[in-house]
Amino acid sequence: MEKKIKILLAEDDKNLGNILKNYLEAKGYPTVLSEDGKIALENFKRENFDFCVLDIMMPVMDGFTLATKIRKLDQEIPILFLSAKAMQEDKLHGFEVGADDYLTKPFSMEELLVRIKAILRRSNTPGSSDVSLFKFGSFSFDYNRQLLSSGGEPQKLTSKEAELLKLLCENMNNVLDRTIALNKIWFDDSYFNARSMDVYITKLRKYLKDDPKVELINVHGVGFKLVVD
Amino acid sequence: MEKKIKILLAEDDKNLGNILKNYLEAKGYPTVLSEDGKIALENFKRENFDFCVLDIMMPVMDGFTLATKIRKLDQEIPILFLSAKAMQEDKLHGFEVGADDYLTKPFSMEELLVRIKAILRRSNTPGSSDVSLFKFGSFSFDYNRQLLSSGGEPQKLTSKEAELLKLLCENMNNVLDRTIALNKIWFDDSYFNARSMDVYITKLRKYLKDDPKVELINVHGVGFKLVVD
DNA sequence: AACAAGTGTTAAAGAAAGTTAAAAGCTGAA
DNA sequence: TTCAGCTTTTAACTTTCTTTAACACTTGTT
Repeated sequence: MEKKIKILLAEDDKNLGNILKNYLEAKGYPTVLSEDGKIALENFKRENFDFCVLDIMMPVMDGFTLATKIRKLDQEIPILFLSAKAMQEDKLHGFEVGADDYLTKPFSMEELLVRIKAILRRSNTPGSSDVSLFKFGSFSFDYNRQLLSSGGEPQKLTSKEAELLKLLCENMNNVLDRTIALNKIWFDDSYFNARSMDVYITKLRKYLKDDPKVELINVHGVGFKLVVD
Repeated sequence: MEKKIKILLAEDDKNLGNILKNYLEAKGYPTVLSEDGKIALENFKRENFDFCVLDIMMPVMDGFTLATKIRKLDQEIPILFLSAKAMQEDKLHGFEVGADDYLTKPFSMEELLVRIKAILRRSNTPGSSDVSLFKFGSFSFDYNRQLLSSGGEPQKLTSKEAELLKLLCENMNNVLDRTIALNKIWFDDSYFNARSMDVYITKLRKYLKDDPKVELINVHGVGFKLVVD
């Protein structure tokens, strides 16, 4: 059972864009074509993608800027740059902003496809793929069922509580960035959502207070960290 | 605390091979150079590598064959091909045998490095939580939990206090450069941040004053040193 | 000694986070 | 539709953390 991979394609050349879109869809990857960086970013925020193919030179917002903004919202999603320029500095810059690959035009569609596949193979493999049962300290957290148990009667969690706890678990012993959590769960990091998140942190702390080995600590100005020893 | 990445480099051109080996080692990646595919395979079996950089045209055993054999022994290890041929079929073949990337000569060493890093970033991801417990004098400092204990009731530290104390501990009995600390913790060594840091030094001194064997001394114009005897 | 630059220390102001409760929003059953 | 019961957001107040400011003291230099 494989998950359907959805591709965000940002390419201002309509002709090339449509050829690529058709090719990728024929190969089984639903693709959304965006004609400039700004539209691409809006699409990215609205829908759930699994892969980004970004042209660099685009009107309104260039590919580098776009990639930087996407990386802020999602550190994991693979990014592949397409570029007319083979220039060294551009390539290096591309990797600097978090790219997984950089392909120079002209390229063959087959090559684009195998490179996408090579990256996907690596990003899917680790056990990180939708693990829904987390164990830490004396707790066992079932994300799918939204249940948190620690010996006694399992605690039923609300959706938001479960989402937040899942993100914290995925970043166990590491800081979960505030804005990242807000964008993933609330889709927007505004002041009020941030306050809402704080309320949920308090709720989670109440659930977790039974085990002193587990602690949900704040990193001022950055985010929260679920610590277990 | 990062794991050391060891690279297997297969390249029959001694000149290029040594240049690459030296470059990669200068960048912190111990590299074993093998002059043909057969030797490379033997090296792979004998030692533990984390990354393969393979030339394609080599005597005795070509890079594709080598990669196939390596893949049989290890499905996870990243493989990057180097090739003089930009031929399409070769590239596709490379990815078919399980490559993560395919670089055509001539290439810049910087590009090789960033491509290696991009692949490693994706394969490493699982919980890189650095568990750090420092002990000095009568103190025990748990960075993750932001706790400093010395027998009695543990002192809860704030994020900035913990960051700074961690840097000082990592440079125990050595000078921690002011600007280094500022850049790592405040991301900018301006006058005001420097004053802020001084305030934190005072705070840390208060926490540390219980044990006379521990001292946080200033090195005028340079930085601070956490001294323990 | 005189001066400038660097550091020590304390207090305050400002920003971020903790907490609780009420308001608003949502969902399913009557 | 309306209502009850739940989730989520908003609001208000409290506490904590970080930065800024002020002033005193040190160090090194001329």
